[in-house]
Amino acid sequence: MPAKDTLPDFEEKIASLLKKSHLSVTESRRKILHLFLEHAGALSHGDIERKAGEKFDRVTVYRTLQAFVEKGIIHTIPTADNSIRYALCKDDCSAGHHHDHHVHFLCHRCNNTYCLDDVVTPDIKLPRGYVAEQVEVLVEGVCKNCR
Amino acid sequence: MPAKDTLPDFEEKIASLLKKSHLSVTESRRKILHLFLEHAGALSHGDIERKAGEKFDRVTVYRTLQAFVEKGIIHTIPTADNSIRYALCKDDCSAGHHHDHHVHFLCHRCNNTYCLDDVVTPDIKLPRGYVAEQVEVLVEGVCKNCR
DNA sequence: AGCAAAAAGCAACATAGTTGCAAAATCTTG
DNA sequence: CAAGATTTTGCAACTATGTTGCTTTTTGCT
Repeated sequence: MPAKDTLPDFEEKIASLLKKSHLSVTESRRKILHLFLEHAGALSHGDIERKAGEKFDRVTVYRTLQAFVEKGIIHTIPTADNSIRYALCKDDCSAGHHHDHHVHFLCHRCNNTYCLDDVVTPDIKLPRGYVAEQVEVLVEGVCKNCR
Repeated sequence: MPAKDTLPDFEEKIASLLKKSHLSVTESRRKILHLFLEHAGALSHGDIERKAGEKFDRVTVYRTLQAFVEKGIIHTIPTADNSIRYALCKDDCSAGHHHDHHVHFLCHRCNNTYCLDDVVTPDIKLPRGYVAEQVEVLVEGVCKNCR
């Protein structure tokens, strides 16, 4: 085992995730996936650039995130402050088809965004004529850890 | 009556809205409010800059929108594509306290965002420990006019 | 090890948003 | 309605955020 590695499983998980998605295993992809795995909450592009940016070009971070979204490894979470956040998808997300029918929670104290995987988005009764294809729910408040 | 004016009521409504909010009545504010009144859907900063931008400085548009949000004249709608949209508030929004407990609808065809004022956001049952303060619901699909 | 394909890095550019300050418009009050 | 105080605007300069094309490096494969 070469160097510091919080959990040895991470590296294996990362490699298999990338291979399953037909992406070659590169240092930046491993590093960025590692950040997602160890962070729990969602990350914005800026977060990632700050945490890993010393080592990678800005453009690489953009392209990596883009590739991950396309392959269904991460999904985007819209926020009110105009900064998209990204979070790991559950296993049942595949390329192009995201199944993130869960609610997102933004904590006003710690400013973290969490996927509440067990809380499914409710059905919304729309006025006549409107057809819903997808429902995004963002709940804001105070999270479990901040009370 | 000086010039073209789709609906004469607009100018009155605009003036009273601004006065009620303790904002002085200036040309850019009147113009931008006019855009909101005649458009029905929500507008992004870019939309406004394009529609009114010939006449006003970019900075003025930023500051005007910011003032309107602070005073409770308009509210922001988060979108998935990292471009905040703005829409007029109902009358019961006051400075600082937005009461936009309604659902927003983004149409994939015409790319317009509408406030569904009659569709209230549902209660979300959260896991133990989480406290909700606000719920944002964004429904994506096809709108009434695009079918 | 060697080759083709993919990804990273670099530079240059495009767009979006912010700040400080001087000039202009608006509001206020006599 | 004029004059001064106050807001607001426009300008310039700057920072941050994203994008594109191209060359070099890394990866995957045999």
